[in-house]
Amino acid sequence: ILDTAAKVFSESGFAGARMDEIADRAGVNKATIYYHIGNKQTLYGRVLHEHFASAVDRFDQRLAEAETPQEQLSSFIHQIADEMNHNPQKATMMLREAMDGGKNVPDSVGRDLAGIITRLTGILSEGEKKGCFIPVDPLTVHFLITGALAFYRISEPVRKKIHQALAPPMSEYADSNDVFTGEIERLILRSLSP
Amino acid sequence: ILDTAAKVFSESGFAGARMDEIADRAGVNKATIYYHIGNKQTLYGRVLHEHFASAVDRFDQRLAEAETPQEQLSSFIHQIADEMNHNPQKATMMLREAMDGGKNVPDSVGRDLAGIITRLTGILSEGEKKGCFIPVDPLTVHFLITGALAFYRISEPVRKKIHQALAPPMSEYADSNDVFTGEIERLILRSLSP
Amino acid sequence: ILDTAAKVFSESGFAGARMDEIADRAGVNKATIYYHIGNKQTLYGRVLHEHFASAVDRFDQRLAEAETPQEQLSSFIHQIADEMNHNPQKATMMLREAMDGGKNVPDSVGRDLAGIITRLTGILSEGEKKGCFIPVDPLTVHFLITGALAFYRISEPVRKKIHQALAPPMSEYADSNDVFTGEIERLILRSLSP
Amino acid sequence: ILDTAAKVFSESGFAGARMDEIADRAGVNKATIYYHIGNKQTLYGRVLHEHFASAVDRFDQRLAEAETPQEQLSSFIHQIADEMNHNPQKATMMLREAMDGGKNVPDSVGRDLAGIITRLTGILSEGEKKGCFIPVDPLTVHFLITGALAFYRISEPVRKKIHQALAPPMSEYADSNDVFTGEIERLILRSLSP
DNA sequence: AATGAATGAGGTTTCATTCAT
DNA sequence: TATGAATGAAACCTCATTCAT
Repeated sequence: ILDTAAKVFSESGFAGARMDEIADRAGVNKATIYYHIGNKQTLYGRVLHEHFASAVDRFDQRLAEAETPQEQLSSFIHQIADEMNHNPQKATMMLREAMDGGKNVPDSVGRDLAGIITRLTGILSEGEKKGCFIPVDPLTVHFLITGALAFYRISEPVRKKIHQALAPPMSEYADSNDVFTGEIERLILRSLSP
Repeated sequence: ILDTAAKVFSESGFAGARMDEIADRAGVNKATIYYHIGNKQTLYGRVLHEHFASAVDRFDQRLAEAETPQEQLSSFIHQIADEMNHNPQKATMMLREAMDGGKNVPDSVGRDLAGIITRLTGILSEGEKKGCFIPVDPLTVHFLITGALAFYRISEPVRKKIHQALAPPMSEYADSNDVFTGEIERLILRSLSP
Repeated sequence: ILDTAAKVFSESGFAGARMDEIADRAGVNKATIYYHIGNKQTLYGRVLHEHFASAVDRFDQRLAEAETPQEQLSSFIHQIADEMNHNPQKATMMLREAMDGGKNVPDSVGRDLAGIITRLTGILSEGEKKGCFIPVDPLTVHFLITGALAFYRISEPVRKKIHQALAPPMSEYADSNDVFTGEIERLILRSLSP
Repeated sequence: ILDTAAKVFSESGFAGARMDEIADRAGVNKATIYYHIGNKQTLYGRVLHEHFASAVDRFDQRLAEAETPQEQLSSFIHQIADEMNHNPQKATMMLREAMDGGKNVPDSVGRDLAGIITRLTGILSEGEKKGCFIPVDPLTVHFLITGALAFYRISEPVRKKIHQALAPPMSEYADSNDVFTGEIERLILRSLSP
């Protein structure tokens, strides 16, 4: 029931989304949403929370399976990628929120994000200690990874337009999320190796 | 006169921007905008065009000054970063457009983008031929660079929030666009070196 | 609820009518009209339909009471006149629609009109067969009757102006819809009698 | 230069006509119209005057050629028909004005109309004196003639729609202004003959 | 005399929200 | 709990008119 709202918000942004459309596509009366949720702003907050809260839990589970810092970083990258591929709206909403300066981000979501970055910091500092990685700013790395993945994810339609405008030999390159994630992983690891 | 529109659009997105505000902040009567431009959609298209058309010109000039593929790639990265730092709205509008699937992107802007990617392709293939770079998909590299830079640019307010939520030692890392650009440059070059 | 719209439209025409006025005079909020109807164009269509659909029903009832073709034709004329006298907006709307080329006439209304003309055709052809009427084009007769009645109906204010501009002896003629309808009936019947 | 205004006004009515369209179609700048004419209301008055003033002059010329009251009445009918066929906007504007209650009709135009009716009154009273016509109210006859002709003229598009909705045998009747005028003439003369 | 540009008032339409049931 | 209907505020857009040149 919040799923529809998530879809509409990610498609049209906060201002562009219409309560009418959310109600229609959800098969519910508009007044019902107001009865249960409150108002548009609150609905948006709920949707954001729903999306980010669960992600952190899944994180630690998979991170525990990796051993070396390299494996852990790989796991980190793939998890973020999976999260976005599994639920494409996530990328959109993240970027939108970032653009709006996080105006609508509830504190809980802020804490979740901080938690994720703390994990990454742990991985990088341990890798540095073990001599696997060169010293870097974790925030930089995080935004490099997240930004690239999210942007790649949402830019699919535009990329297709570009491909069509390019000469033929260009278009034979593989173009899928998996391949891109692999590339990012490879490039990040190479860039961090001493 | 289009500058104001660019600001408002990048601040609030297409749906969120109000013609009244654009008119007020531009010190013009609303009807004047309609007299000269036509409607909101067209105004948006104009703003986009204005921003992207001029960028390509500046590109080739600076690219000619670089000699080795590594230098050229560095120049490429710094130019994109400069473009975004010089005019912060550019990052926002790029991301917004990407999210909307390029619905409002005029063909001209599409051609501009294709032109930029063609440049990058040239740099990478020459670098590969000379043995400076490993083989990569140019589109991947382009979205890696652009996505990371744009996302970093727009996420400044959110990053501040995160920094405040992190433990003290974290926050001593430098946090400026220049440093980030340098990092991106370093990482990208390292990742591509054989 | 559509009555108010009918009044305003017939007073001011489609372009001249303001949704604000319709809402105010109907004692409803403007948005309520949009909620129920959709937009101005649709509202206009609805009003037209409402007016013409009911007329055809009343037609056949009274037509059945007449026996000779002359009586039937009289009945026909008086019914059209009654329709217009009973609801003065009908004349206005008919003429307006005719002037606009029937752009906004829904198909249903077109069928209603065709039905009425079919009735007239039946009357005339039977009268011709029985030797009561000379042969004529039914459409011609229809537009003669309808045009004269409608035009007379709507031209009341102008006629008053003219009367005042005429010499006294002129103005003693009776000037009422009933008298005019009787005249039209007399003239039409005389003109068709062999 | 006023011709364009006449066309636009007759197409869209007073409220529906836009000064922009008049200026564009006339190939003149909008401000030029205001410089020469004044405002929309005045422009409308000018157009009406232009149309009706000249008509009266032509009237008396042709009326002098007819001798018997029947011939004179025929001439009268044909002149009104010619006027409308020659300049189709005339019918539209007449009807529109009638509908608006002559709000915008300048006094001069009112006098012209009165003049025309005086002529008709003369014809009818002389015919009555000579035993050619039965006694009738001239205003009634005038509105019968004018209304029928004008309505027939403007209803052409609607008639076509009706024809298509009717059964085939219906559609073989002649449908032209000349034929209709002839019919009106015949019917009116028959209706007035003792 | 003529015009591109500007504008205030007002038009239609949309939309988040509330109300009555 | 759920909903059709209602609404005020504001959004986009238009248009007769004026201004500066």
